[in-house]
Amino acid sequence: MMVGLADCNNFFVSCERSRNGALKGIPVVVLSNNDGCVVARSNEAKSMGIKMGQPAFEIRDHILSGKLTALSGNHLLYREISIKVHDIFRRHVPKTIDYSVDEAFLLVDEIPERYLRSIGERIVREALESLDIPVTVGFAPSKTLAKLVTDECKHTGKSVGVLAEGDRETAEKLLRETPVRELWGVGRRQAAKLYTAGIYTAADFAARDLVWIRKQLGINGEKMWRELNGEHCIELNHVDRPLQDSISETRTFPMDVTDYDYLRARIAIYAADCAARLRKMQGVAGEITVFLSTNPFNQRFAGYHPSATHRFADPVYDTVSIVTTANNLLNRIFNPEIPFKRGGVILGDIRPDRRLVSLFMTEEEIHRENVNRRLMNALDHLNPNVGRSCVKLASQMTSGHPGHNDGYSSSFQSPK
DNA sequence: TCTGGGGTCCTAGGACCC
DNA sequence: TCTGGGGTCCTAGGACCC
Repeated sequence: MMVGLADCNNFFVSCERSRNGALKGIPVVVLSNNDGCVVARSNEAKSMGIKMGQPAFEIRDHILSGKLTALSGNHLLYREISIKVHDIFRRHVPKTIDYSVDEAFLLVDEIPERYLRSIGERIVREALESLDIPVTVGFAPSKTLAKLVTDECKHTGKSVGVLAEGDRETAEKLLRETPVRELWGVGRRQAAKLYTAGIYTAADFAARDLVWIRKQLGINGEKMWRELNGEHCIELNHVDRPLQDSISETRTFPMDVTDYDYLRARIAIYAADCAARLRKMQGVAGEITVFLSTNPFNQRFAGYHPSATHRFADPVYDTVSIVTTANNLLNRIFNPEIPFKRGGVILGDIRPDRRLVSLFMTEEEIHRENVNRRLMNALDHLNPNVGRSCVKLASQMTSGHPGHNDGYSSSFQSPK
């Protein structure tokens, strides 16, 4: 049974190039939110030695000298193109699983192997011709192997690759040439553990005793091992679930923060934004988490990440409950002695909101429910039209932090 | 009072991915 | 001086129950 992976090349950069041909053929990077670090690189930028996640200040000289073009991300554009490119993937195979903005697995088990290459070629051609987005497609007996095939194609400049079922020789060669760190599912920590045990390549990994792997890396290690040996066993949750499981809004602050009012206002805004997104997807949330983090580059305070979670007896969708609860959770983890550099809100256990009035509600509850829905509706329809968060709860108001204006601050004084 | 093990649920934290 | 944001899943440990 075969599976495919369709993956856009250097997606954010390719999106920018599709709108501005002058960016083609030259070194380009796209930067993160506050232009903090590199989140996408063109091949030319990769050749210059620029790393994923590299801080912007380290490549300043390249940018100033004109050798490198750096762009702030345009995530609306990327999302728009992402939808179109996934549509193309869907059009050529019976079923796909959207895996990320720029990748999808192609479920092709009913299609004879001999047709796969031409399907891949058609996808690549259509994405290029209609969207100007370069795509690579790899087919293999498991998702993990399909990832490896796709990566190898990118390195060798091919746009489609097929690792046939039962082709041990090619598979082994592929595994031998893949450093274990590059495997899907092996990060920095696991890699270090594997090196210690003398495992350096995917082939070393696949040849290791399964009991040992299971013990060292847990269930995920076992799955990776089976997948490398051609067994199909990583399932993705996207398949039969209409909604994602969580929604989060998290930010790195422009400075280390000890000011409670500032944090309270930030957290309230993130909570309100999460609530709006939740309603947009017509979901309700069963739980909410608020977390803070210290600056990882601050020697004294690094590594502290307090968080607190609340489970709702009845799942919620309204801004008032969500913001109020977020504030209570913040109070549980806030410590004025500790400077925080990052924080956020996560709504979890999300399910479809059936928008049904429960049979067991009292008259008064039904009334309250209806008023609340109308209020939320009004909020959601007002905000997009008149600038961000024009209407908000008192707890979202802030006078802003001295020297900092990110578009969220309002002209109101923060309530005491 | 002491002694035992197993199951479940919850929370916090870790690891990884793109 | 300056280092992203949005996700998923697993595990360990404590509380509680039988």
